[in-house]
Amino acid sequence: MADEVSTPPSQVVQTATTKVHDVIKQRILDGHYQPHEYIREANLARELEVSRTPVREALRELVSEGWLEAIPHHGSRVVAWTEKDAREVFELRLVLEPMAVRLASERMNEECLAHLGAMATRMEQLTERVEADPSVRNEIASLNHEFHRELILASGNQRLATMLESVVRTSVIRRNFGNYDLTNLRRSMRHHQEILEAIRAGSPAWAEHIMRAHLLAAQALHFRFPVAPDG
Amino acid sequence: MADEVSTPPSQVVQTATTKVHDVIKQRILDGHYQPHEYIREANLARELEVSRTPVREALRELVSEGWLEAIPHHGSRVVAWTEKDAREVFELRLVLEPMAVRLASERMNEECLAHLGAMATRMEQLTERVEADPSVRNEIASLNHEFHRELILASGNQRLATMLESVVRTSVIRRNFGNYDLTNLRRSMRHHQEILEAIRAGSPAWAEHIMRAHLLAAQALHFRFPVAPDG
DNA sequence: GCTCCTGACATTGCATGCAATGTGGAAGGT
DNA sequence: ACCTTCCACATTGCATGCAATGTCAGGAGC
Repeated sequence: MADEVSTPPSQVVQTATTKVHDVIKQRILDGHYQPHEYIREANLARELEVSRTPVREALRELVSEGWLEAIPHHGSRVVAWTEKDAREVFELRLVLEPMAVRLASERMNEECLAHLGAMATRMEQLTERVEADPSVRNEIASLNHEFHRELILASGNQRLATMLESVVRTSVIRRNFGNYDLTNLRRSMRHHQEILEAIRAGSPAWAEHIMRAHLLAAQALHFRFPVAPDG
Repeated sequence: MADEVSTPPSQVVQTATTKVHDVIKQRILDGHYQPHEYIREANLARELEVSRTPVREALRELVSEGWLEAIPHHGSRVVAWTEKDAREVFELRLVLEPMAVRLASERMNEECLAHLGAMATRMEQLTERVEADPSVRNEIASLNHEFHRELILASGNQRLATMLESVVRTSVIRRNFGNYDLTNLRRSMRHHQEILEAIRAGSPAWAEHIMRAHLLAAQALHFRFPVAPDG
């Protein structure tokens, strides 16, 4: 009855369910699905040319991950973000990301540090081109996301990484560096470099507090330009 | 295509999927399912007299929540806990629970505080009966869990509560106050009372630091009596 | 005796049909 | 005009059958 396994393969295969899962998540991120919009099983099944079963399973997973909310016998819809949600996310990031940086600074290796440094430098260079070509903001936002992500992974705490992933990714939908003027953008980039300096200097406390300042600066800007009331 | 809804009922109904979900979770908690044991869809469906569909959906949800791990085309099995998992959970609790207490102390109302006080007092009374009747340890453990849970909910941060729920509940499986001698048990109970005193005194910092000490004491005991190597 | 191949078995992945449930609107009464 | 009742429709919830895939034992070849 209780069978053990020899080797858990855990290889990455693309089943219909995972495909549907990724499609829905992408559509939420790029705004194809609006907040509070219902996602109907039959519609999506027809469109993606699969049966309702993998669609149902993907929807269940997305509900568990916090992307959708399910109302029994009525359907699953995209969650809408309120100011309370924004406050909760900031409170959590303000505690979890400094923690991640502190742990990372104790466990960092040279290779990872070099990669992070390259990203930070690239972002600084791009920042000086923002006024000439506003489209580089997207590239900066993408690099910024990757920078934070890699820093968190370097903490060596897988649960922490998973939590922050779900917390952060949902908060950056359609909200990148659009509000940052050049002064704030430059400061943000300097923070990245200073975090790495603190790690190189072997000072977890320095790294932790710069990260906290980095987030508080972002928070101040956020509440200066609040989101439109979605729900 | 994009339909809005008037009132999201969100009422609690007991579908077959939720029933299976709860049964599996309970069986993991009480040890009926061993770590690394595979849960077969067909077996459970026969036993609970439902079809494989709700079983499959429940398994998917439990995988997303971290109770099970899925190997494609091979099945879902109970996660096994290593010392690395224990370290990760302690690191997270050590940051999240003090945060929760700090927030709770800023938003606490009288009714909740009274209820917490009653639980803390009850636990202290039970502690003095442990030597005469060891079975009260279970009741203390249960009250302790409820105490922490209510304190966390009082933080007013729903995401924080959800995260801590998933982090803490998985770590207390078959590991309650069995290792605590009377001295440590008494100290633990005094910590509870002191947390409430700090909240009443209007000192979030005091509350936060006592909670941290409370967890570090528990951590010291844990690594004094490590778990058997499960996996 | 050891290795590699092959085929049967067990298990999950997916499709489809029917049942259960919630919603909205039409019809009838007041 | 307004409220209530009831029925048809839309949608999800569940059951079942078949397809795809992974595992493992047994046998052929060396």
